[in-house]
Amino acid sequence: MTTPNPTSKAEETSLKILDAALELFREQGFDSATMRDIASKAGVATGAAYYYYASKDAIVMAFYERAWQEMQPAIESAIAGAKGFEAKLRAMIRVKLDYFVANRAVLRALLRTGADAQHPLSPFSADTAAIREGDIAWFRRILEEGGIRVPRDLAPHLPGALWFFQMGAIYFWVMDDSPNQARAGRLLQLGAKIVTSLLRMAGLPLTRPMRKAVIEVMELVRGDA
Amino acid sequence: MTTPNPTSKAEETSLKILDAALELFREQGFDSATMRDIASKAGVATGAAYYYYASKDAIVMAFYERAWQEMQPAIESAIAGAKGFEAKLRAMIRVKLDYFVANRAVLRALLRTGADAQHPLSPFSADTAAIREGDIAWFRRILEEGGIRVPRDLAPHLPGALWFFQMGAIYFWVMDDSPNQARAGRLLQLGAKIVTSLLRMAGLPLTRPMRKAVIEVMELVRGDA
DNA sequence: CCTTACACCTGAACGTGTTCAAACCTGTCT
DNA sequence: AGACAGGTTTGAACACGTTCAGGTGTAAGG
Repeated sequence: MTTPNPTSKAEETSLKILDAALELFREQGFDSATMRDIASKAGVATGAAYYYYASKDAIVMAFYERAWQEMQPAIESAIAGAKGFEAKLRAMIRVKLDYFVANRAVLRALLRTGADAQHPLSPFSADTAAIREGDIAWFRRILEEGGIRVPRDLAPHLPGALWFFQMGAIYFWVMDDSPNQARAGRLLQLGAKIVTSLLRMAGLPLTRPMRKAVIEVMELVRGDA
Repeated sequence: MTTPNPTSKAEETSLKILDAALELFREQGFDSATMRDIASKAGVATGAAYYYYASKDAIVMAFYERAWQEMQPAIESAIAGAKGFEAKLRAMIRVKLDYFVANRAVLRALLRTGADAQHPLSPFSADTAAIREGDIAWFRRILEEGGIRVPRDLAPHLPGALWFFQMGAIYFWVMDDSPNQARAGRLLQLGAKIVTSLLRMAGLPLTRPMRKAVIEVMELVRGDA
């Protein structure tokens, strides 16, 4: 009686490990949950975990990738449901925060790599480029649909800059210990407002020299960090 | 013939360990240099290193504290020697970059803690509060002597904000792999210019709503991150 | 039915940061 | 001199992430 289940045994095992890991991470934090614990909870030997995940960090990465996939529809409807640039921006980031609310400890492990760019798990690394580009595409769309007029020279840099803003908001939210992450919530609100105001101002002739400098900074940062 | 040297034996040993560690960090990076290597190079047993330094990270911290002390006079004269706010701001940060140029690998270990605030070595932690306050005092002085008029409500937040800018610049510099860290140098130049322009603009009546929002963000961030 | 191949899994072993009970000085008091 | 105290030093031991030489099961080919 071999099960006709389409999910292969391997897939099942890798999921068992991932789920065991996430549960332990949530319960006791990333550092306290050992690979031996994880494997044991999943009912396999330690080595099995490494057969499916290259490292402890890679488990977090797998979680993040799955989460990213699952969030796509919610992002789509959040953006569509929000009127105007500022609301769309806020809505997109809100989707992520809401999704991750039970897993802040897990995300913390990802984000502590900082902006290393060498570290495979860093949001800036080559390994996370695909997911990063996917996010940036959303911001491009928000800019288009948000109905904000923006100078030609600035436009190509904006999706990346908004992604950067998003990372900052998530970072702050992950570290925020205020009840219900209220502080991070307020920061998102204010941040979105400020970003929007800045974009509106960016068109004024007076701001041209400043804009040129800011654009050069963006190019500099994109260079490798 | 006991040496009348005022440095006690303990102090000598702790220095031996610190120097051995720094040399190894520079040669092979923070991660590759093991505590056993360090102790061995210093001519002591592994445990001795832990008698003087609570952790491997703490060695880096000791280096940073010593460096900070040693830099104070250079900062003083750099600020005094530069005319105007923008130049002073740039000069102060330049002193640090120049001082750390041989030890970027060491600093990298410090900064990878990110903005954790729980982690003892983070620039945002309670353990580094003294050093942080010292830096902020410098920025307060730069603001006073730089001859920039700034709105009353914004003023108290500015030294902290400039410190934040400094940390960003150092962070980028540490991660920057461009030859001679040229990119980070350019970023510092542009960043200082942008900051200065923003401060000049901050007085304009038109920017009042934006300023209020920015101030609230600063208060939010200072809250715990 | 046996052989082969290979995906899957095992658990001992390695190198790491860190801890700690015990040993070793070195100066002081009796 | 001997005993004591306490700062300093030792090196084995621990727990962790990770590796790896091998074991196990299963499906295909003969």
